[in-house]
Amino acid sequence: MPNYWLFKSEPQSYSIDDLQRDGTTPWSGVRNYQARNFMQAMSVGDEAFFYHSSCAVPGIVGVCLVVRTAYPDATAFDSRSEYYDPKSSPETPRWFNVDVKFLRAFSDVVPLTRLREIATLTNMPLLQRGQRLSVQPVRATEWRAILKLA
DNA sequence: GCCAACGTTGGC
DNA sequence: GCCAACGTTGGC
Repeated sequence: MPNYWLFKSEPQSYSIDDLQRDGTTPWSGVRNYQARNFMQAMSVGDEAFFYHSSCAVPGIVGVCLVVRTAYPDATAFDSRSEYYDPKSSPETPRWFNVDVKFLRAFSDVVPLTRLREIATLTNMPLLQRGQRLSVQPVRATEWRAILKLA
């Protein structure tokens, strides 16, 4: 059985359309320990929702697939990258990323406001006040309920 | 180890 | 643009 997850991204930075174009991409740039730990817990075959944040209609816009387990995030080693972290080195990497592959873009975004209306989803981390995790787990019941909305 | 200051996230 | 919430930093 696969596990389910959710990845947030600002579409102006990297959108579901960008992932569709690229096919597969490293989910690099995550600089939060809890989010990193979730990526390290992922297996090949896990599926994830793609969430657009900080945009006109925040919400879930599609589905992607984990195709490579966590490995050191190369952007942390690159002093020219906006994600550079001098405390991370190839010898003792601090940040990791998985690779994700595009699976599907919903014909319509499932807006955050719609998610808040669904009783099954009330315990999702995504919907909790003040939570900001950019990578988070999704329960199988929640996964199915959201697919029905899409 | 405490905690104030600061920076970031992200909905609205 | 506002601002609440939260994580991180660094002085002590």
